[in-house]
Amino acid sequence: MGVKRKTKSVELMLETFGQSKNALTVVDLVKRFEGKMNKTTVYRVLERLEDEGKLHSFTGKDGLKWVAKCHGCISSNHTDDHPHFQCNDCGISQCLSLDISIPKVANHKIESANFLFFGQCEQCLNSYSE
Amino acid sequence: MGVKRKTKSVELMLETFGQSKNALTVVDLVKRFEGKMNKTTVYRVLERLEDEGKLHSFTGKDGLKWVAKCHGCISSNHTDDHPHFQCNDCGISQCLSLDISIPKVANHKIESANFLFFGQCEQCLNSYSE
DNA sequence: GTTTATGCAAATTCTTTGCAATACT
DNA sequence: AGTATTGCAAAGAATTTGCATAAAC
Repeated sequence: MGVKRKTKSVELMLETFGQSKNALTVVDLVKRFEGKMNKTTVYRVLERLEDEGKLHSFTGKDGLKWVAKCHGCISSNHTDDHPHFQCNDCGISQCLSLDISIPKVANHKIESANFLFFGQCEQCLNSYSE
Repeated sequence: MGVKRKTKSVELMLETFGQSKNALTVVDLVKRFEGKMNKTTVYRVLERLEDEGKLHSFTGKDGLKWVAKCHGCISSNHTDDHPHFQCNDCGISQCLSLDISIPKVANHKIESANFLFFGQCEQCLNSYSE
């Protein structure tokens, strides 16, 4: 492969995430771009942007692939170690800026981790008191 | 639904896990039972045994469904909160008997969690020194 | 003009469903 | 005998692949 090119698909994908910490499923992105970008292209653009360290992904409990913009991520390899949160009510996922120490486990060498939290997001919590 | 029955499929499935803490993918179980139990039955037996609290499952980073025997699990709903480990070398997954405290996150209500650790298991670590 | 990126269709993989046949009690 | 359980085939959902066409440089 040679030099990466600036394309409409790539720019559109990045614009979609903006400065948000919220994650989106690949499936949702495919729907969102219907007519503008082919399904296959969505997958390929995401792969590229992950390689470039601009987006990162994680697997939800549902087995779906979620993607979010990299803000504090040092590298695309670092993404496992910052926790993600998924709202049980509205389903949105987001990155948590939270440091979790990796524990020592006897007879195991732990190199990386994947933390996923479930509960209610700010918006859903607030909606109860209305 | 009425009373659960004791069947060969159910017993075979439980025997397969024995007293091991290791987890198996559903895909692997389907292969393992080829000729003895239909793919559909594997899925249904697993669902039943999870409902009964005898097995529990979690989603791996690969998006695959992993299943393990419940030892310390209080209930099938409790399973999210005990961590799992996956070996980067041999690929085996297992349950970790480890308590991880759930952190407080501002403006979020966290109800449950999913912890997945990656690294090298005992067996693979030992094989290096041979 | 050359090479990277995209679109489309088809293939793959994991999982679920419907329904008739089987087996447990 | 009655109903839970199973097998089989087919449908579904998410993702990948191959190849011809289009777009960036």
